[in-house]
Amino acid sequence: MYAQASAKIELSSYVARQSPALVFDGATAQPVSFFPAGAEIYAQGEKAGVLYQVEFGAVRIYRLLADGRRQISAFHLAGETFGFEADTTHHFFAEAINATGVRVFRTPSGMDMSRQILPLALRGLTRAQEHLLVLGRQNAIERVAAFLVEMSERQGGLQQVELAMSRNDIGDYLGLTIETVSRVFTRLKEKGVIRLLSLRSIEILKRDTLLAMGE
Amino acid sequence: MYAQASAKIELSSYVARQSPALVFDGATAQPVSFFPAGAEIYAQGEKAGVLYQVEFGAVRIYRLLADGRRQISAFHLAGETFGFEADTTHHFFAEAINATGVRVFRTPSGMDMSRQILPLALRGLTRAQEHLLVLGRQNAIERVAAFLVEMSERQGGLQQVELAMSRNDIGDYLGLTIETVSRVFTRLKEKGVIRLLSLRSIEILKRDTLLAMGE
DNA sequence: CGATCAGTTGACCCAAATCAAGCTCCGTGG
DNA sequence: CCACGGAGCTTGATTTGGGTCAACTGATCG
Repeated sequence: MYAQASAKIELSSYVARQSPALVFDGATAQPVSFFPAGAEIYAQGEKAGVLYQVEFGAVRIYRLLADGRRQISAFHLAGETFGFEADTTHHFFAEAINATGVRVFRTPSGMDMSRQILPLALRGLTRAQEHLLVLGRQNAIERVAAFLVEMSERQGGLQQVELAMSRNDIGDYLGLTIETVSRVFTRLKEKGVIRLLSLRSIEILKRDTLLAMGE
Repeated sequence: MYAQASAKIELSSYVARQSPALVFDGATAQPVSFFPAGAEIYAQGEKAGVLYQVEFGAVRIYRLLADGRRQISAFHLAGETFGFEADTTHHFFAEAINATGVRVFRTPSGMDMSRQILPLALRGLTRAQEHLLVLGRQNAIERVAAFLVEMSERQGGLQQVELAMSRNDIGDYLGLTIETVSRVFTRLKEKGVIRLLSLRSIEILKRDTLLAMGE
């Protein structure tokens, strides 16, 4: 696990949205660690314990099958906390998507952090369960629509949405191939539902249509 | 929400496995409520608050799309606790699959149950995230294999597995149609991986094969 | 014993995967 | 400043796994 600052870190678009004052009572905060794009933050099977809070950038949480198929179970954006587990082992991988700053919290052994962690765990649980509906019962357009709505809402409901992740990541989050994701984006553009300002920057033109698609 | 004892309750196969001594400290336990097959325990949008512990029977947690598509996000068997939410509202439906007994725990307002609930929430989160991999990246055989392994392990790893739920429920849990579930069961029978003792009772003949399939 | 509901099986179809080119956007170095 | 190279993305042709539709079978229960 390495945490080196990459030569050049693009901050402009990754500034922590609401510099989150959430500092865990009793937990000792380490200085921010930097991870360059693609760097592993922790791996499945590693010992768990510390908590991570995204300062800027974005993180993907995922699992792999033996043959390399990947499922991203969650993205964590600026302000969000991750790294807690049911036992002392990590069950997933965590990687920086872009140049990412992460604040590490060590919880003194014997200290009970339940009160602080429970709401995070519950929100994660609800999100995961809602995502199950998307993966289990929605088609490609519905999945992408749900994804764009989710990203928009997590960025304050603005019509301009910044995607920190590649089409590949989106595919592995939505259970689709990169080609299908690309085709759906094209379809949504043709329908005038969205507009691409750049590859990773999307403007939502017809929010209602998108919402209706994501059901 | 009704909780009437059905005329005749089949207990024999639904006796609580390990009569779970888990009684929440400080929470006041109500007597066991009975729900006949198909009865609603709570609905999406209802006010949340109390916790439920399955005494016998089984419960399905699910969500619906506008057109009726259903995704079951979890099954809860004897001994398991459910009903906690991120806020004061239920985001899912909970229904008794069969005649089911549920112990209700009211938590006195002002009382902090974080310590007791967190491990439950974390295990639920891990399970949900693992299920995301199944729904996002596995094919029909792999899904059914993973399901049978999961059910077996949750019943103590015995080779004989009792399925509390219908093929329809299994389909809505695995993101498959009832026909596909049925066809996969047939294929697994033909391959000699499982044997049906009855429709809802399955014997695992080749555990290793099943494990390898579920990856 | 029918009646009914759950499950199985078969024929056909379609949405998304796969396979295969291209294209676009950048970063790098001449 | 432009040529080059490569990764990321798009588009098209084809295939296929699982969905849909439909008929049948088998269990369960008045």
